[in-house]
Amino acid sequence: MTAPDFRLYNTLTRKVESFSPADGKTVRIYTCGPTVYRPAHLGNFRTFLFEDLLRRAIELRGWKVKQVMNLTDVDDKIIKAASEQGTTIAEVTAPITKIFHADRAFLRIQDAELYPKATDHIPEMIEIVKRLVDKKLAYKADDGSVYFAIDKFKDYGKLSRLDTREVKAGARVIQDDYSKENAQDFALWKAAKPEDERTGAAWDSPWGRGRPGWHLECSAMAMKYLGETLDIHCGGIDLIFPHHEDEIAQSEGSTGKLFSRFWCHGEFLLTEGSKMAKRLGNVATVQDLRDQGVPAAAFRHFVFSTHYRKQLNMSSEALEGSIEGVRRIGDFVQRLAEAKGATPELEKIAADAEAEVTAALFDDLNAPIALGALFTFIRKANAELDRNGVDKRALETARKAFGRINSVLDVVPESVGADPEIARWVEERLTARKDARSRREFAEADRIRAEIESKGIAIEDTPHGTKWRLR
RNA sequence: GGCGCCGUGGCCAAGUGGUAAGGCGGCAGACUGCAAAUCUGCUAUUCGUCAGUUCGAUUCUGACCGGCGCCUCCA
Repeated sequence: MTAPDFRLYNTLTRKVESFSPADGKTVRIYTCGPTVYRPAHLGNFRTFLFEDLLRRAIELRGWKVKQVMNLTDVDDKIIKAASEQGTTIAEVTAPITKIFHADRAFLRIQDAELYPKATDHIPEMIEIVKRLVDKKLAYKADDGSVYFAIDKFKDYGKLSRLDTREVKAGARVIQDDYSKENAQDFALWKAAKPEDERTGAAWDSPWGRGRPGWHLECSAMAMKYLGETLDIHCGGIDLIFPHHEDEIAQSEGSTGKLFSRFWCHGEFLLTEGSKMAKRLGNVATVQDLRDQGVPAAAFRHFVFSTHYRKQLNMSSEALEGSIEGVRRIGDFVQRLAEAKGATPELEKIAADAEAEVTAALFDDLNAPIALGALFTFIRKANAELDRNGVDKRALETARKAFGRINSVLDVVPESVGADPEIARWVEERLTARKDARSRREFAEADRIRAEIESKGIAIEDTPHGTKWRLR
């Protein structure tokens, strides 16, 4: 049996290409992480969920993953916040980093192998700048900062395909960079300002006190932990330019080697029809999800219901559809767990579903197709389970197939446990209802049911007794 | 101004040069004391508009309309 093809869209070539790790075993992925000055919003998490899907699909394919996600803990906004609060950047970033990991855990985003911080890699960054200066690809300007000279790097623009001469009307204005030789040159090392010193954001370097430019940390940490040529580099679509373009320039400029074989970018999450962004004030966070009682599984379902390269508009209607969808998945899982057997037909239904899901995921992470196949599986399997078969092997096959499908999507809602007091009350009421029903006093039974449901609890009568759950 | 993406049923969303997956919602039926859950059937003769290519286009080409994004520090 030949190994299945694994296809991914590569921004570098603008094509879906066949992918496999360079060493045949471990996929080395670098994913641009959050700037920890405020809790990441759901748009950020859409990207992180796409990366989670990628790593899980790779693992399902049978490869190992070594993923590095950086935490940007020094940048203009962090310095500004520290400056305003009269503290240091470390004091700003520490609590936000904790929130990030908690939010990530809530959304069941798997741990990357490493979460390096920019401030822990200043020497590595300085080393890259040195090499670039030696190669005359970078220069120290009058303002004390070091800039990358983009016209010395012939491949500049190969990722974003932006013609640097065409940056014109409508574009955000280029400001206050008089010292640069070329307006498009970007900072590798920024000369320290008083507030940098005050907030602990300045380090010694061969060019004087200063701090790293934005792009530098990713080049330094990616190459340190994953080697000079990565398998895949991911991020949000807005990072293509300038961030990733500049990473390529720095990295390839300093090593002379290809920086990343594949570049993969996730599209935006929109709210109210436009990009979710802090500066637009339309951000929602994981905390909002918690407050609204949206299960993590439902948000995963919602994100995966649209292909990662397509914009996704968040609406309460769509979110509710996902909540209902994962409720159905959860009921199915429970049914699968409680079944004693199944009809033999279930065996093929499960195998077909798994094959379809796998094929979809390996074809540029087509999660919407995978979800479609999962729901078809659930409908057909429920129909078989309705027939009360006794085939244990078919049942076991279905359980395992579901398990593998869910190992990538992870869309089973967490079972919400009621507190013991409520549970005792519900059990007592259900007993009363059962007595009423056995006396055929249905009006009383229905009254009790309404009483239970008014507390936000759903009940359903089954051949094996009455079940209930919070809803 | 340059570059790019998108427009499929009430909502969300796949998809292919050969005649529209799936989910949510709705309607009807089976089951149930009644519900719920589950299952079954129905719910787009049509894929923004107009042309063109083709035996045939939602799928290719062009124009137009509409939405979104990038063009230096935003996932």
